[in-house]
Amino acid sequence: MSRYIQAIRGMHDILPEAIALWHRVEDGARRIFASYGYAEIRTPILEVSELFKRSIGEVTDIVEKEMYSFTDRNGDSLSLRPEGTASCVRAAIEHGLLTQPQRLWYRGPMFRHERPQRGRYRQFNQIGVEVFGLAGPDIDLEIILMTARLWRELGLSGLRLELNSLGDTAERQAYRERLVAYLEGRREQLDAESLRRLQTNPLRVLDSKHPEMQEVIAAAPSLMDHLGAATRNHFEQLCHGLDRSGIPYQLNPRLVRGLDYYNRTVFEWITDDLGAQGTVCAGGRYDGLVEQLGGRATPAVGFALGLERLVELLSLAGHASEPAVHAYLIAVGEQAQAEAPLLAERLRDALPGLRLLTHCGGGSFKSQFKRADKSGAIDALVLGETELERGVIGLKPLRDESGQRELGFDELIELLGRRIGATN
RNA sequence: GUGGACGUAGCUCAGCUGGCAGAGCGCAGGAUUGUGGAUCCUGUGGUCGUGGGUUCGAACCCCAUCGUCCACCCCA
Repeated sequence: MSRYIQAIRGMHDILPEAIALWHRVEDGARRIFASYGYAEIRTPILEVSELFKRSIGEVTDIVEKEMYSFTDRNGDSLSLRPEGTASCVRAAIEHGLLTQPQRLWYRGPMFRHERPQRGRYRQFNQIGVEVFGLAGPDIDLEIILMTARLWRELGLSGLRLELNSLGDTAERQAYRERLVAYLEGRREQLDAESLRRLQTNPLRVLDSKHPEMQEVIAAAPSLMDHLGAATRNHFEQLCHGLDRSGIPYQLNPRLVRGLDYYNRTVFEWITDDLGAQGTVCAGGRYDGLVEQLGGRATPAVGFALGLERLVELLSLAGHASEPAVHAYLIAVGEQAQAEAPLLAERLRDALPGLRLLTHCGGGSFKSQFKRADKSGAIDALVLGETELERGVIGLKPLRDESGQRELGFDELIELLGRRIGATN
């Protein structure tokens, strides 16, 4: 136990030096979702536990052992949300949003009590999209194209798209029975983990990484062979659309999402650069969920992306960010220090895009210039006795050797405006 | 929840067989009393994660505990 109080295990501070990358992802997503006409929705991070049990599934790991649940003062069981879809569906039903198609997105922290490791945290941030009331492959294609556009916007190139269809509820159920029968017949070949999955979520046996399981898995009946004509057609149309859009993808018949509510189309964007937690974005259809939660039957698709993972990818790629500060105002002498805040306000009035840091705390020219340099500012603005007497402001470029100038206020505005324009 | 590695200065780390707690970077000041960065000088830095045990003596060995990382599992 440390002497100091520390952040809770698996929950991390995001420090100022990392924030620029977060903004890049968040702003990029916001801009792109807007360009497809998606509207933001914000829901509470706390819900009644029942909501997650009924949507994610009683016997999933998330609900069984990963939820932060507690009893509140009224005796109700509440849980910090482990994912965003359930809340969105709840809100859509509650506010009668389902009378027409809805394209929604959200962002925020999610909570799962797992053992932390790279790319996996107990509090983590997701941005997600949920679309209600559209049943066709066209909307599946739209949201995948939207994610692909986001990667392009962010400059991420190493992601691969994997795709599968789980069938509709009945097809999935039928296949599940076939698969269980097959696996039961080979019990002695299954490892302990797969035996457990056989009980809880048989489809996930197909997902096993165990080397000795691969042969059993390869010989298992294929989900694709159990799809009905309608489902197959839906999936083929989606693939066709992706082909025409030039988005490369891989069919992965073993791609099975862990949450119970998925059906038909499922997809994942995966990277090899983050170790074991390589899924950066995942989603699919959940046509039965709205009805299951008491709304009228409504088809739905969505996905969620993991912000921590994307930010780490960007940080590995070493993307440079624009300067946090354009200019640093230095003031030496009593009179100049009194004048500086007023000058700074006038500058901000004149140049709304200007990021200007004003030196506080006094000190010599030398120490103030040191601060100016460390702030990362492009220019130092200098106000001393000499400048006051002459009615000018000094501008000294800190990142090039073009030399210090003395400028009147209007000249300064003009020059600064040009200089910050070049960096934005 | 399971397994493994690791916790020493703000950061990255060294510290031999148990014998004075170290380096680089950073930070502060100076060389330069109106000018940052490069260089040089000086200074600041520590409950060796925490608690217990063994020992004349523990950063080092033992036990426990907390944390971090990696993998399993799970998943974004």
